[in-house]
Amino acid sequence: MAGRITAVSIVDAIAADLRSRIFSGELGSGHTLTETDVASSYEVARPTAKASIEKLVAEGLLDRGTHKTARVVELGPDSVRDIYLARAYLESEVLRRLARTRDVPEAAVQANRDIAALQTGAPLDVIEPDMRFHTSLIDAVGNERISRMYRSLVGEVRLCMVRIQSLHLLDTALIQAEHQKILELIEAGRGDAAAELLDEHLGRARERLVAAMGGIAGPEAGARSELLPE
Amino acid sequence: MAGRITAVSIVDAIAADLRSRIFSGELGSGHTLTETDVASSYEVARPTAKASIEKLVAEGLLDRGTHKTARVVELGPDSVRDIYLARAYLESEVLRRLARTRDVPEAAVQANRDIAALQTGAPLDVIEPDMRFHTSLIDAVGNERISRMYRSLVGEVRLCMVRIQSLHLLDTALIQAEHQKILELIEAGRGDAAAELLDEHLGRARERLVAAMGGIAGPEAGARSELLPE
DNA sequence: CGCCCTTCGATTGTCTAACAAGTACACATG
DNA sequence: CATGTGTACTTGTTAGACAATCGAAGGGCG
Repeated sequence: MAGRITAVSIVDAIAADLRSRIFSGELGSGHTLTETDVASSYEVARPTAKASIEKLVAEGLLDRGTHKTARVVELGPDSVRDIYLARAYLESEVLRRLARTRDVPEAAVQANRDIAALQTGAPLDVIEPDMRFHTSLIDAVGNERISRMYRSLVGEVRLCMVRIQSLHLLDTALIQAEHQKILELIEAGRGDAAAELLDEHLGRARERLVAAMGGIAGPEAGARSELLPE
Repeated sequence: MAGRITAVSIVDAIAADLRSRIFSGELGSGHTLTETDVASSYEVARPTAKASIEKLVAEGLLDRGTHKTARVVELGPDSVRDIYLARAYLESEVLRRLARTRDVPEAAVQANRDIAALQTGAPLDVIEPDMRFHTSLIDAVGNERISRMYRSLVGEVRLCMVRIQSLHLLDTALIQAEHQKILELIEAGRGDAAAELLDEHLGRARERLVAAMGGIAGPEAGARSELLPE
């Protein structure tokens, strides 16, 4: 298998590019995306741009009402709590299940090694391997629905992350150590303990996000900063 | 609030109609839906029909690859296990949470009353209040993400149901009694017991579905019956 | 006679152009 | 100041068209 080729449609390609631009922070919360703008900037027809936008709306990354311009969703503290609670629901059950068969997924081990390796560099770099750690745990149970649901949450989590410029809030070493401990608990068959530690792990991250969002910027900060360049 | 007015777009209206036709069994598993067919039968333009189809694909009710006609998804025993496991993950955590505050949602009580009331009539009639019972429990925690995820599962559950013509497999009285017991356990604050009973409740339903699907018809039965009218 | 290749119909992906309908904001009016 | 009007911008929907692709039918060849 020599690097599986994938012919993505134009709609998918544009959606993917917009998504990565949202995750990179280039398109911040509240940023508006009109169909014509997207169409002209990618040099495609408006229906194509429209379809891309609707794809991201379905993913929960964009928000829009009928006859209104789409905009990058603005997540408030309440949304963060919802998202992290949903994560905890899914992931703690997954940990219990993995512990029952003492199945430590290799991909998760590798992801955590990657986190340990990058202790220098930009703080944003920890996001990708961190997400990969958690998703590989989820994927390990081989339940397509659960993986799909978790992935939609991951998208929103990343949206939270870019809202917080000051990502030095995240203690890379602590994250890595807790991941390691979770893996060890799975291997020891102690599912309940693993789930409990995960709850702490996610709970701490959530509270830091909420505190940072509440203290530094309200949910409408993105829209406000959008007014300046005009 | 006098009956909130909602102006649905044509795309949404068609998607809703197709969805109900799928749930009613009129469009069985494997049934093909070409864009032109949908467009002409609803007398709309093809792009409109296309958008409706893509909406249902995103919901997981239809399945299609690039350049291939959409068809109603065919769920095998493995999918049923995945779906019911995912349901159990979400719902058991929700029960624990509701029990913590001893919060018995009125909507769930009403739904179970409705089940008790219809002990006569067609076996399909139990599906709607049964689903309503479970979704009102989920909605009671007020977490938009979890509600959204559960709703996508409910769609697939209903898809399972219509595959099983012989719904007399379902014992209405038993369902109603177990629901009642779950509500009582929530009120008593015994979350773990409620979650355990729910696991049994869902597990039994799942095993009956799997047995019925495996014994009566394989995953490709829908496609086979599709050949006959030709 | 069976298999491979070509061809063709059907279907989807995408585009252009256009009109209808709705929203938002500025403006004028009372 | 509140209200209504109007205009510009944006989206919803349609029509028709062409290219690309898939699936199957048919013909040529071993």
